[in-house]
Amino acid sequence: MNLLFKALGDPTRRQIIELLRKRDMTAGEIADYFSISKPSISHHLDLLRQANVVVSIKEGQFITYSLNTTVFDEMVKWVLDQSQSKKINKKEIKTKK
Amino acid sequence: MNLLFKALGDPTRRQIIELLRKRDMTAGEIADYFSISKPSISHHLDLLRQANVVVSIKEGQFITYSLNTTVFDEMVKWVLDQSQSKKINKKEIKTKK
DNA sequence: AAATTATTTAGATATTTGCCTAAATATATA
DNA sequence: TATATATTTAGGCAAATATCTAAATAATTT
Repeated sequence: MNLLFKALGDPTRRQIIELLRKRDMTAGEIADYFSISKPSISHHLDLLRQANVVVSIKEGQFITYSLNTTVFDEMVKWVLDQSQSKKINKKEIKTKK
Repeated sequence: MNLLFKALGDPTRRQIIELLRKRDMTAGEIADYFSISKPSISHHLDLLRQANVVVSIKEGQFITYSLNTTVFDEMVKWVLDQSQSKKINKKEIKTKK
């Protein structure tokens, strides 16, 4: 869960996710959408892969990246879990006496 | 959304959230659960507050922190959104020719 | 009012992160 | 096989982050 939050905590990486929502892309295609260097994008893709947000498949000299939506399902579970227990255990907020 | 992901991208801050799921706590109570200094915890609480994950209320010389669950609802929306569009636009993964 | 308690603010330091260029690897093409 | 193309790996630097101790602020107690 830590790698996942770290991965999503960067605007460039979230933009990459937005791109991959539309269609699978090669590393080079993705890099063309940004003004930062290809090695930097490669590094971002690596972090997304480590966090299991994307999957890569080598096709000849290209490497195609695609979203792994499974990881989002798990995240929804985690987030919902955080917001629910509160309703049961919420302690009254005292007004200043 | 960036502050929120950044806030959740630290293990200590996620542990603080876990504590506040059980009950509201003062800064000092929270700090007692960790081996890091009170000023560091204070800083983590500040980041959680900036990300709107927690709310603080001053009660005399104490400051009580509690979870703001609203922000999680928004996050669930964001995450669900990411995982859904894919189903519509998913491009077939080519097998290596 | 002086001392104690709870918390934050300030300033310093170490680690992590994001970026770059240059070099390495791997595949495709002439 | 030499060259071009696609991508990653390596190494370095600057900015951001997490931590610490000391000092400041604010409320409570003696």
